[in-house]
Amino acid sequence: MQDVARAVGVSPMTVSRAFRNDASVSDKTREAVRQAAEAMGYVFDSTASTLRSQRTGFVAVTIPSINNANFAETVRGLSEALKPQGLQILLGTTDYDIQNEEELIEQLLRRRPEAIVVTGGKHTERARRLLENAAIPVIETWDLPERPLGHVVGFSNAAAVGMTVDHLVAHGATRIAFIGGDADRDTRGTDRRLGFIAAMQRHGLDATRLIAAGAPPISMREGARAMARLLETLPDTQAVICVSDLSAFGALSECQRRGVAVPGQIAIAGFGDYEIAGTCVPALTTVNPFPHEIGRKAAEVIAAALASPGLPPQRAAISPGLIARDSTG
Amino acid sequence: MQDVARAVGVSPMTVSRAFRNDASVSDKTREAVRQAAEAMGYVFDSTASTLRSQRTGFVAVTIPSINNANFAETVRGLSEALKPQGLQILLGTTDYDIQNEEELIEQLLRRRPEAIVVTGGKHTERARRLLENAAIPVIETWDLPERPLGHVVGFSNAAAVGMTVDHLVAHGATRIAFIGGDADRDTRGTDRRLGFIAAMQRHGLDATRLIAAGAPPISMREGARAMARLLETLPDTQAVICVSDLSAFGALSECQRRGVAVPGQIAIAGFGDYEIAGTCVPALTTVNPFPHEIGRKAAEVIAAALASPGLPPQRAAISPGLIARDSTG
DNA sequence: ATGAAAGCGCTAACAG
DNA sequence: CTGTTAGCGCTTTCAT
Repeated sequence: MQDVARAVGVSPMTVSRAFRNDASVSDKTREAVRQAAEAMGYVFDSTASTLRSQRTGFVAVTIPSINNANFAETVRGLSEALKPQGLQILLGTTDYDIQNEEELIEQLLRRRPEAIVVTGGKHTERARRLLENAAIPVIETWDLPERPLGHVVGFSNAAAVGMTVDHLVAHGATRIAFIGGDADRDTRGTDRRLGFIAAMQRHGLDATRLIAAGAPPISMREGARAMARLLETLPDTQAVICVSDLSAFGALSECQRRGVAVPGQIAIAGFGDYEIAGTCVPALTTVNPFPHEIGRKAAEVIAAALASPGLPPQRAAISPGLIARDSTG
Repeated sequence: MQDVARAVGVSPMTVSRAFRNDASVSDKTREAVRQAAEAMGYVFDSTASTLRSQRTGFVAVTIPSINNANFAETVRGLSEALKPQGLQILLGTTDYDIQNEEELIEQLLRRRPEAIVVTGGKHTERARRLLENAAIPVIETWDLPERPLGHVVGFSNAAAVGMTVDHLVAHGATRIAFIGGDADRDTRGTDRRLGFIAAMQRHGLDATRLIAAGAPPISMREGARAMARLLETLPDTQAVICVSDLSAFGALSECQRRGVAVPGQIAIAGFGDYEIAGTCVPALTTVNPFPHEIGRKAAEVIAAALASPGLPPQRAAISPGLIARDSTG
């Protein structure tokens, strides 16, 4: 920066201001600085800026997996809405494991993000402590935790599956199964399974047709295997709700391979409104949790919290939408 | 750090060393430091560490979209292999636009990454200049550029589609179409289309059955629409190669909706070996470009380049594998 | 195995 | 609109 300043014939301070688009620099000077920098191959060093100004421009984000269209949409929504605020995302993945999440959160906090967005409302005690001590806005997403750490932008996974149960019951189904992850490892999946059980009991129906599909991510392969198990062990099942559209599509494919008619012989519903649900034949009934909206709203909360540090914990509840399609008749 | 040092009764220097697992600190002191830090809620500040040591621990990565299983796999491969080296990924998305890429690269370089991995071999002139001046290892992936910027870990998109053409021709098809993105915006798609044309001409076949599906990302919806156009305009087509498995699945679904038998009436092949290709019925013939392997190898190149700064440009050519499945008979 | 002094490249704060 | 001074919180370097 010294070199650029010398080349233009101003002080380093002016160069600094020119790069930050500070209003109090004449357009002519700014342009001269930019050109000199470009010619010299100088690239602004934000590591130094960060230390002195105590502003990193980072928002830390943790998601279970980068390879998931729903979480990717949330990140996209966040990213789009944070960009105009001059904030960049520092992304980390937990591999669906709150122990990994704890380690990740510690790593991310070392980078001094200005806010942190985490997926889910279940964390280790140490992770909770780290987040509480961080003195930055914390936003939990994709869940409505009972004991929130700070702000929340999410929805009730249980209620969302309840809507699907209601839909199937309204279409005359009584023997309904649920395909999801193992109870102990799939946190959002567990909430959905509990929602399934609660809704079934509300209708006075048997809620014991539960197929565990393993550790998350529960994908197409797991869905297909689980459907095979379901067809073999409980062949009189009339409808099945899968923990996600990916497993639902796997289940659908398994039916097609076996010549089981969907929805004639068995109805299938998913979760997430992935693109595949609207494309496949028959199209899958699903629930749209508005992942992009979650990201956008989380960014809004961040903006508000950074603007007024005393902001009380915000709680934005998204209402997922049931999308009834051919797979449930 | 001063406060922690005071609490433990050592100098800040010792605390610093304790946090970096420096060998020259006694285990007892290290443990005492850790406990004091934990109790005080102190979290190491890597922004200051970064400035003084000139090591950020970042590897910058640009991908077209976060919502794409192939690129996500490359990032996962990178991430896994960089973690043991103490390197973290700083991820940015270009939205399939080299103008956005230029801006993104500039933003990323300001953070002083220790290496940068970009997707594709086509960049703006200014982006090329920025990368050349950055004086860090540059790795281009998912392509084998003619004029590489530095290291390359990729494959020939053209040759990969050539394999698919050969496969279809071997199965007796002569009237073969290609569904891909617009020529001017879909760079990897363009390479694949050119590979299609070259391979068709090599076989002495007509290479003009080209359906443009719009700007990337070319997803299921676009594939379905393109298939509709193909069936209407060139109904005697025997086989179609799609720029990705997602568009191929969209095309397959469109056929199922119209009662067109696949592969009986028309064979369909995709690209990318996405999970859906192996799950759907009929399963899709595709090409596996080993995206995880690309990431892993890129991380290896980074390790080598950081270890020996004079390392000549490496060029790792991945050989994509054709996976023949039911969709092409 | 531990400590003291100096400084990484910017920018806050203040001055003009 | 521009400049001066001091210092962000660590780590390099050298010393013991």
